[in-house]
Amino acid sequence: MVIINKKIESKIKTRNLILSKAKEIFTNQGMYKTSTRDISKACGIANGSLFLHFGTKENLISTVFENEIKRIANELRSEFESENNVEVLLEKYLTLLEKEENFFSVISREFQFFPDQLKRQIISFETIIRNYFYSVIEKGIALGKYKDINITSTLTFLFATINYYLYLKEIHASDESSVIKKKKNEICSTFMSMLLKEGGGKI
Amino acid sequence: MVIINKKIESKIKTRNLILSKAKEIFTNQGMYKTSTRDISKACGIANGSLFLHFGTKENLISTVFENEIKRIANELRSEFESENNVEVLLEKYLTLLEKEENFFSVISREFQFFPDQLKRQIISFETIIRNYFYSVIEKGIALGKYKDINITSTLTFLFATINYYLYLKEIHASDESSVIKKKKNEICSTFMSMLLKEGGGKI
Amino acid sequence: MVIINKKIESKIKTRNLILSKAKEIFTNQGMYKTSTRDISKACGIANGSLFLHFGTKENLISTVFENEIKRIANELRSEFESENNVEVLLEKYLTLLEKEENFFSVISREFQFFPDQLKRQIISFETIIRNYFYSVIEKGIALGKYKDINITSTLTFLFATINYYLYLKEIHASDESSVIKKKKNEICSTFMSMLLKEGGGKI
Amino acid sequence: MVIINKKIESKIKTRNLILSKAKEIFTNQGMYKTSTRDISKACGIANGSLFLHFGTKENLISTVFENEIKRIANELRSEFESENNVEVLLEKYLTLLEKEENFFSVISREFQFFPDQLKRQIISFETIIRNYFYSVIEKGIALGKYKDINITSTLTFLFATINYYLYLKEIHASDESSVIKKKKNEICSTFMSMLLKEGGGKI
DNA sequence: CATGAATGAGGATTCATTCAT
DNA sequence: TATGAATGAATCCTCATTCAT
Repeated sequence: MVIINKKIESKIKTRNLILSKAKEIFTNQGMYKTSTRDISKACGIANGSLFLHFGTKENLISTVFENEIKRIANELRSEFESENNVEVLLEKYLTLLEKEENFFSVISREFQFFPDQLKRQIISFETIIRNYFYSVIEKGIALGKYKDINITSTLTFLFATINYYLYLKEIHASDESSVIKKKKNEICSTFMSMLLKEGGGKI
Repeated sequence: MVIINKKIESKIKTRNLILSKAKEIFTNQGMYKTSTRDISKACGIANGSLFLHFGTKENLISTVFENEIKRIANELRSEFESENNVEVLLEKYLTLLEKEENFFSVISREFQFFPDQLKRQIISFETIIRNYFYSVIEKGIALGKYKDINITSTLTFLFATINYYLYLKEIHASDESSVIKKKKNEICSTFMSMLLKEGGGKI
Repeated sequence: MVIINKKIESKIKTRNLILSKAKEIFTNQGMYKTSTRDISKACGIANGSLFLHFGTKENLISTVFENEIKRIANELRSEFESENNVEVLLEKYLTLLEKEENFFSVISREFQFFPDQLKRQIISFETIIRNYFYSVIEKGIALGKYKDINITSTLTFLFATINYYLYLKEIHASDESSVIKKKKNEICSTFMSMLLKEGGGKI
Repeated sequence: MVIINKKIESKIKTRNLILSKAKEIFTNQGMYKTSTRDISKACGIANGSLFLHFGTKENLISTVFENEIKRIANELRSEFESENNVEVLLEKYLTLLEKEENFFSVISREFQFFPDQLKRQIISFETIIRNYFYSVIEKGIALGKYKDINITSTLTFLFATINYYLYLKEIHASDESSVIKKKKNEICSTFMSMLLKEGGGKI
């Protein structure tokens, strides 16, 4: 049993090493430019070991990104669930993105090349976030706090804009600083102006 | 001299043939999946000729997309210059995108892989369009027609959303139909609601 | 000592499990397409255990096939020894092949890839069978029952033909049925016509 | 035109070089153990060039073997067509096989791994040869020269035996000499004894 | 004795680019 | 100028075998 535990431990260790290095490299240069050898070298393991753990490059990609997304989804659940203020919610979301900006930037740029299941996972993740916003806004409208807008369309504008900046991170934040940090205020204020009744925002 | 002219003529002819076929193929399947051989075959010329005219694949890509963008920029100038109504302008722009949807969809998806100069060109193109919108909106605000919004931010939301749909064309218009056609009304009405004063749109 | 016996017992058990599963898989898909992992998985044991018992894949192959061949050789000894009628002997032999057709078909197809010792073993097996035929035919000739043929050459023709059909099993019995069953009569009658004096067979 | 000719010439030259070296290597060690790199190295060309000419390894194999088979089929046509004596025909056939023994030996051993089309080609080749024998034997039977045997079955015995020796060449002619040469007489005389009426052969 | 994670050489194939003709 | 044959680095993946536990 001790032996088995050591083996399992070792396997998990390597697996996690691969996942972590792969995430690091994918986050830095995207999955498209990354070869399996790049990853195995970075891990200091044989190239074949990678396939022992993940079967195909595609599967490694899926696992790396799905893991990260799940982790982040868990992280935000508790924080988002109880939030009833749209502006705070948005700020929280942007703070999260800022923290994992390179990761989300890669997702944004390489989405099209991902395996289908991963695509669905990512869309599903975004849908969950959108739903938090949806219900808070819905309540706000019911309370007469916000204009009677088409929530879905408005959220599309919001999420599209966030993606836009993530996709173009290199251009909008050519230094290595955070594009989200830079654009946070703009995104927030523009979005809020879509919600708030006139006279509410500016006097 | 006649002979030289013939040679030059022939050279230009071949060059144009390559550009036209390359545009066609890039538009259909993107530049990333297209090999130089695909293009030379479609042109009925030798693979080497392609490099005689354009040096590298990258340069061919740049030339193809720059040409197209210039062409479209010219096309829209006359039509956009005189336009003073934002809604009509937006409709005209979306109609243009619809007409060249596959082309713009490819740009949207493969932007990150483009050579830097081409990136700049594309951004510059978008800037020109934005400027048309900017001045018309500016006038509208001055006339009290529109809210006193941050024009740049509002336009970013608009262009981001358009890009969002172009990038995800396959998902949002899984059949081969136009995604812009499908989302036109939504984009227009949401954007106009950002501009128009309350009570203007709905009573 | 009881413990030691248990260990030995367990070892033999595992060894036999491997042999039995390996035979099954080799018989179905040949040894060439079978990886050691296929076998260890089928056994529910660790991949390394296989090498503990057999050292190399090649040695496993040898052992599996040698065992089978010995088993079959034993099986037929009693039945063949007492047989004095060539036709009955041939029918018995073909019935045996039919029963183990997939196994012999694999031998026929993959003979060239076998380790040398196994090759010798297989040849030796065939030689034993040939010897049964040889002595029966020899007696038949002595009794004037058969033509005074070159027995060895005649037997080569017989065994070559049987191999021919086993090798081409898929072509001559494209369904999953037995090729030997299908060709039994042809083989028998042609072979007997090589032995029997004219007028003996047909009148 | 001169240029084009040189190019075509050069291409054909390389193509033929590949075909010839590939045939040589395949003939010596079989196609299964031969990597594409073995061939390109032997040719002194880049590995990629091989795929320029033949697309896939499988296609190279097919081309090599089909070419050889066609060549041999042509070679024998004139010689076989006019032949009315079975014994001479068989001797001619065996002489041909002897000349190309390694090649036919590889076919015999690796038949099962060949692409389907090549399999059909090989079968078709053998069928052509069988047909020459068939008609000559048929005539011989009609003339009362040969016994009234089942020609097809008899020929199967013959061709099976030839294959048997080719497949087992290494065993039956362990030195590098020709197995066909060694077994020619045996094959001939046994086969003829299947055809000839009693009293015809031995007195 | 058994385990199973790790190894790493090896294989087929692609494609932008070069250069002799 | 045009050709197109040739290049060769790069890529993903397989599998018999080893060895620390």
